Amino acid sequence: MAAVDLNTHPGHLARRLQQAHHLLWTTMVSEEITSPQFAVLNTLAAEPGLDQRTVGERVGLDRSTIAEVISRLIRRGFLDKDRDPRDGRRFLLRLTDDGLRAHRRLTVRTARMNRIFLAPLSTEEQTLFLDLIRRVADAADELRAPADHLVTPS
Amino acid sequence: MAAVDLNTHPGHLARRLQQAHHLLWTTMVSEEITSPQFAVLNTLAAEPGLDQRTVGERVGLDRSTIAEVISRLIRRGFLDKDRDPRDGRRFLLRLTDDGLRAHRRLTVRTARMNRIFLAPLSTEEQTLFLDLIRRVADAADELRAPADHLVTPS
DNA sequence: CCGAGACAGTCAGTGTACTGACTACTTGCG
DNA sequence: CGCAAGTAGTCAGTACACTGACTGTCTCGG
Repeated sequence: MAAVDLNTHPGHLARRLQQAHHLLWTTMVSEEITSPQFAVLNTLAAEPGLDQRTVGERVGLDRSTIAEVISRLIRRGFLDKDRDPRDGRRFLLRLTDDGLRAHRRLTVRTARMNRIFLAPLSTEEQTLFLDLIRRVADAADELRAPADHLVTPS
Repeated sequence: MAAVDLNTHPGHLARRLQQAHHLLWTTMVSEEITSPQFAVLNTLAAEPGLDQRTVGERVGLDRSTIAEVISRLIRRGFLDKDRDPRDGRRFLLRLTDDGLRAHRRLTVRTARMNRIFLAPLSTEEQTLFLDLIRRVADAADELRAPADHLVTPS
């Protein structure tokens, strides 16, 4: 007794949402390449030659996790990793031809999957939905890293 | 080039939302007990003596994952696990006194955390937000398990 | 009353995801 | 120039999350 209804807990619902997405992804997009892996390919398609840390920042993954994701993508031949000649700490990343092809192929399927995933909502609700999630996620991020980009302390 | 804006991808946003939640949880609720673990405690507080599979169903975790979560809770003394005398396949689970205390303590903190997590949204937006997530997640679940509970095939 | 199919739980394998400790390289300041 | 502080990446440890293969138990029909 004295138990709570988990369906009023955003954290619980967020987890369920991600599981639902994972299910649709593996059946409709790819069993080989995961959604975070696609995010990495996508980022490097837009900006080739980024270093590991920056890619992680773009897709929202910490140093350790992005390292693992990238090493898997390299193992499968989708990515190349070369030491930055100008800064020996960095590795520069770029897509291989295979990686580029995979990205193109998955882009199409991902769009289709997103449509079906959001199908239970009306068009206005879909836009609102994405906006609400973004606002909540961004606000929580601010708590970690105080918003220097808005109010630089004088 | 030809890259997509990840901020229009519900899957990407769902992941970011969960990360944001995880951050708030560990700082505001507990570093020891995770959100899925709390969900299990909560379920057993409401319905003591459930078996493992059913608990997993209630909190939305598959057999393998729920087994690990439960074994961690047992290791820490929050749960007891006894063979069902009436069905030798099942284990019946119930909270220990420690588990009950932990659940009570975390319930308070979780409520506080949820308020802060949702603070960027107005009250109406909060209700809407939870409702939208639930609808999307439920719909995707239906794709896995055809809705027997609505239309039983004649 | 016995055997086939269903069902609960375990185990191995893969893939996020985080923290905290460590290494190696760079940069800027004295 | 030379070292301290900062930064990029690695590594170990923990926890969730899924699939698919396997073990042990139960149940129902013949």
